[in-house]
Amino acid sequence: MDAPMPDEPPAHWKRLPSWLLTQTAAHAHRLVSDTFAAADARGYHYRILATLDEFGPASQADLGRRTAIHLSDMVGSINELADQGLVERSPDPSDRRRNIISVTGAGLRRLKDLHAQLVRTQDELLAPLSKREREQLTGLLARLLDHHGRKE
Amino acid sequence: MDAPMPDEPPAHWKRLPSWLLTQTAAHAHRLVSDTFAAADARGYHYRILATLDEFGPASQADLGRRTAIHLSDMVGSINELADQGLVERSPDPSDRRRNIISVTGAGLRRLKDLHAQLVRTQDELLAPLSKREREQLTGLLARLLDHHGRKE
DNA sequence: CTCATATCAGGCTTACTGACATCT
DNA sequence: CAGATGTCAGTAGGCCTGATATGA
Repeated sequence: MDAPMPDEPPAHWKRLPSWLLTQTAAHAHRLVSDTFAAADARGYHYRILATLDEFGPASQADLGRRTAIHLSDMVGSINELADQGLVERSPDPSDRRRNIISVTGAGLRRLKDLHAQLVRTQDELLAPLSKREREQLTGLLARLLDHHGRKE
Repeated sequence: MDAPMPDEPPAHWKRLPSWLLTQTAAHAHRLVSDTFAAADARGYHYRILATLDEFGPASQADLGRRTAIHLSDMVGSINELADQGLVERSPDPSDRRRNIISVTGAGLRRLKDLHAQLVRTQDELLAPLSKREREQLTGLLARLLDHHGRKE
């Protein structure tokens, strides 16, 4: 997929960190979203379900903050999940602006399924790296993310 | 931008390699494309100019293979670059199907400019890492990319 | 005939922007 | 009044599918 030309050295810019990063991420993203697509789900769905499971029912705004999903995208995703009976929307009695979103039993089962496949995908993604190298990589990435996340 | 909630631990899935990778890449992509956008350019433009500079004039099909840009997207990008006088399209006398694309002087100047900014962006991206850690990171990423690139 | 080239028209995705009515 | 919430419409870049016309 990335083969330059028959027996030709790759372009210089293919050694730039930003290129390596975005391309590797593209592969990772493809692996993950293919996995999800096979289960008729998307990344947003998994993030929402997992976050509800971990932190409990929440308003769409809170969910948006925890999942790093835009409020405007939240609406559609919740609709899709609700249509499949994986989450439920109920009004917040203490604040009539809000919907309280909660997972259903079917949602939890779906989450378990998606999670299992996701874990398997991590292994496929990191296949060529040793355990130690995997930790190195995640450590470095986490530091980058942390650095750029703090200042905004 | 990634702040979960006021004083709340991040969700478990935010430690997954695929998440760290795609999010870091998203930051990188934003940094890079902002840089390019400020110069009224896009990633495709840089890739094309740099590849022409490095390997010389080529047909659009060859360019597509070297830059990993789809032929269908090639057309529009070349149009944009040609409109700005950065590249030139001329017919290939030995094969009338082909256009031969070549960089102009203005194109080379633009490339130099974009490249300088791109290098600066790499530094911003990797700011929290030492020189040694940067090499570790790029080494690991390159191995992942290589691994996943070979088998298809 | 098959294959390569160039073009055009469109889809899909994640992220984001802006507008809006509603409620606190 | 400012500010938060939910909704809807639309944008943009990168990647991709398909159909087509032309020429090797």
